[in-house]
Order: sequence, then C-alpha cells, then structure tokens
Amino acid sequence: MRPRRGPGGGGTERDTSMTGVVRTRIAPSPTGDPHVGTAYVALFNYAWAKKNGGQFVLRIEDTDRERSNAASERMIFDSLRWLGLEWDEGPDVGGPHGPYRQSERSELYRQHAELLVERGGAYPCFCTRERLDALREEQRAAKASVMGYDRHCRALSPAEAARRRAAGEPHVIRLAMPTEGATVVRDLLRGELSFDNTLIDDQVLMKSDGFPTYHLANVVDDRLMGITHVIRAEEWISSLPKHARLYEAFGWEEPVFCHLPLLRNADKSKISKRKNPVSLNYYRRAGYLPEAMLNYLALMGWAISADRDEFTLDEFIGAFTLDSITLGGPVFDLEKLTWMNGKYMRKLAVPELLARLRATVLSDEYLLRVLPLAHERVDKLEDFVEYARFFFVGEVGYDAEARDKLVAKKRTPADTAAALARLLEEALDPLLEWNAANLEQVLRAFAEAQAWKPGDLFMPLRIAVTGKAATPPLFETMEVLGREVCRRRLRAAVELLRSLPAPTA
RNA sequence: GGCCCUGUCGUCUAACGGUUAGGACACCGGUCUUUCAAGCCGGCAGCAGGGGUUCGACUCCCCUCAGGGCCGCCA
Repeated sequence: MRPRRGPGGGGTERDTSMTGVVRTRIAPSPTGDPHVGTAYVALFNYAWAKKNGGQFVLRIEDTDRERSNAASERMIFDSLRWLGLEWDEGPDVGGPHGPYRQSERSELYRQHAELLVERGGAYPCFCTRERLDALREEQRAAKASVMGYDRHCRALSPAEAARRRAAGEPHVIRLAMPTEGATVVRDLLRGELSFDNTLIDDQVLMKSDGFPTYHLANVVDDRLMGITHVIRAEEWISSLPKHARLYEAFGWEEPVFCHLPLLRNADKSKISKRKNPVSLNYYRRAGYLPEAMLNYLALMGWAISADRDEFTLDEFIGAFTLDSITLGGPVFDLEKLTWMNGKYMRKLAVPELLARLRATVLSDEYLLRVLPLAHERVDKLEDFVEYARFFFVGEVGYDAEARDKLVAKKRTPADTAAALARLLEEALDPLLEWNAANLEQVLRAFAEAQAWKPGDLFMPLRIAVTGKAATPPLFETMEVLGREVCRRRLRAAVELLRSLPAPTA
C-alpha cells in the first residue's frame, strides 16, 4: 500500500519507508539551558543512526513562542557539538528536508490541520481559557477520574464552526479522538501498549496564536523528514495514542517508537535541577570530558558486556542495539560519572591534558574576562592566583570573616537561606541572558520586592558565589563565573546556612 | 484520583529455564609508596512479596506491593 500524499501535493513529502534508510532525530525545545536528558536521548538516536549508516537530524521545536529563545538554541548547538554528537541535518547545516526550525514551518502545520478538519479528524474549538480553567478546576474539585477537555465544541456543526471561524472568532483546532474502543501502539521495548480511547481527551493541535502544539508538529515533521525511528523519553508514552491517531488520520504509516527510560534523581523522581546539575553547561564548565560524559550516559540503560563499562563512542555504536536497552529508570550518579571522568583524565598524555585545560578553565578567552576584574586589585603577579582563586575552582570554602558575613545583617541564618533560595529560583533561574546588567536589574528588583536593603542581600550573595567578603564588583563577577557556577555555589551556601544553629537571643 | 510504564546489591548493570546470581561506583580492609592520589588484591551487599506453569525459575503467567511518568492553547 502506498502512503497517501500530504496536502497541497507539494514536493515536500518524502517516502523513505521503502529505502531501508534509518533516520533518527533529536528534537529539543530551546527553552533554558541545554539539558543532560537531551544529550542522553541524542546519544542513543545518534548511535542508532550511525550504526545503520543512516542520518541523525537535529530539529528545533520552538513552537512555544513565550519560552523559546535564540540563546538557548545556540547553547543546544554548542553542547551537542561539544559532546561530538554532530547532526547530518539541522537548522544551521541545512539539509533536504528543511527548514529544521518549527517556527519556520507554520504553513505546513496549518495545511495539515486544515486537511484533518476537512476529513473530520479534527475540529475548531472556541472555548475560552476561562471556561477551560473552570472546567479543570471543577474536575479537580470533584476528584473526577477522567480529566481533560469535555469535547464541548465537537458538537458544533461543521457549517456553524466554519461560520464562526470566518467571522474571526479566536479558536484552536483539536484532534477528534475516537470515543470508543482502544488504541494499540507498539513500543519497540515494551511491546503493545493499549489505551482506552474514552480516557483520552481531544488534544489541541493548533493554538490560537496559529502555532502548532508539539503533538501535531512532531508527527508532521517526523513524517515529512522521513524519520524512521522515534527514540524519545518515556514521559511521552501517555501521549502516544494521540500521535498514533494522528498517523492514522493522515493515512501515514507509523515510525518505530522506542521510549527510553527517564534519567532519575537519587530519590527516583525525574531528574531535575533542584536535585542535580542538569545543564550541560555545568558539566562543561566543571571540566568533565565529553568522551567520559558520553560513556557514562551510554551506561544508563545499556551495557556493552557483563564485565566492562569503559568504551569509546565508536565501540558503543558498534555494539549498540535498540532492543538491548534496560527499562528501569536509571539514577544519574554524579559520583560514578566523576570516577569515570577521572579514568579518562588519567589516560590523557600530559600535552593533551594541557590542551584540554587551555581549551577550558585556562583558555585565553576566559582569562581575558577574569583579568580585568583582578587587574587593579593585585600588586604582584604572584598574588593573582590567590586573589582570583574562586574563578577557577568548583566549590568554594569560606574563611572566618566570610562565614560570619554569610548571614545577612540583622537576619537569622534561616532567613538568609530562604532569601538566597528564593533569589535563585525566582530571580536567577528565569533570567534569560546572564550578564551583569541583567543581573543587577533582577537582583535589585528582588531585594526591593523582598523589602531587603540591597546591601544586606548582596553581601551574603557575594560570599556565597565567591567565598570571600572582598571581591570585584558582584554583578561583573557573577557574569564571568556564569550561571552554572553561581547556581551551584548558591545551593551550597543555602545548605550551609540551613545547617547553622538559630541565634540564641 | 484515573490511565500508563517499571521493579536483580545503596547506585549503574550482567543473566535471556539449569551459574557458588557476574562486573562497576560507593564503602571497608590490605598492598605499593617520602605524602596524597592512582594502581593492584580482597571484603561487605541483591533476585520486592505471594501464587501458579515447569523435572527445574531472577528469567514465563497472574495478583499484591512499591517507585515513576502523564493528565496544559509546555515540550
């Protein structure tokens, strides 16, 4: 059976099902820092493509206009390249199935959504946000077993719906799920997964801003880009039936689905920045070697043999098979990663070690940023290393004076800890561009909002991020230290403050 | 709460009906060494529980329990 043509009859659709070529993709959303989970999934996709002589595609899923940003996209490119997971097709390298940025493919999604509406596989929904919020609230309050959209607008006649659309009424397009029976989808690792259709709500496909949701964009793009194996994280399993329904509604053959286990915190919850460093920038700054990182990640759910855990990327590709992945959610163990990194470090010849240092912590680029801040504050060259120590180490300790001033003036350790924790979460984490001007702005605003004198807040902050009471200007210093280092040290400071006894008087 | 996924040492994993259940991290000893690491040697530690199937179950089936994910006009 031949797959049906897509809408418009344009030449964009390619059928690779008969060619036997393996095509995989990593499809990160450019919101925030490049995530270790992205690297994990990318590695397995990369390996599978390479093993089969196929292509590995990078697609940017930036359909969330609120949160997507260019800085984040750049960091994704940098991080994946740092790891050596080069893509064959992507936004920056091009390729025959572009564009590879979803925000540049709007017309494609619109066409496909329209096609579905014509066929009755999707329908316009005019429900307001208020109504949906109220509905959700109601369901929550009633402890309803089935949550989700109540299909209110599905009852509208096509003519009525078309009239209201023509009148310019704001709306979304929703997928019309079957209202009975079950959807069965095959996962390569888990076999047949069955979902009761009555329990699946009518997912939004096109948002009212004209952008698609993940569900539509992902299915359309995987199809048009000829992706043969959708290897992604387990968290997507629950939306699998919606995706399967989309393939069916379009008349397309499904790709192979393979859901990888989720990386976990020590308490087994989905890995998160509150409990683990999750930014690839962190690992790069801390001086983990990319080859060690890849090796360690490959160990999450896979083993090359019973008594070996060190191997190269090429060896991984050679021995890897998708069906040999283990399903238990692996705890991401920094300690073992660090051990493995040590192994790789020791294997390096000294000139190579020097090269690595010169490329990272001791790069001219970095030194050129640190030097201006230390310049006028040292009198002899030999004082430099001592003075600028905190620019080069991981964790910092506090001397007596610093420890003393880590607790804000006229505040308790607990209050200071709470303030720094909030500061991190509410001011620093959401900050898009990490630079001195922005830092000053959000930090001053935060102090004001918390009714703290700026100075009272900035000293504990200074000590937390540098370990010292006397440093170069705080905001410039934080800019150079970078988000990762500041976040890590702030967390350590908060922990220390929490362990400090409350003042007796 | 509903649906779905998962379940071997504390952690990452090997085993694919027959093994004293193997390796690695961590931890604890020993060894080497001017010190500290690294290295080497050794030790501690596990099949979630209960039913089946089978001559025989970590391996297959069922139930229970436990953990996790999802339930957004986020991905």
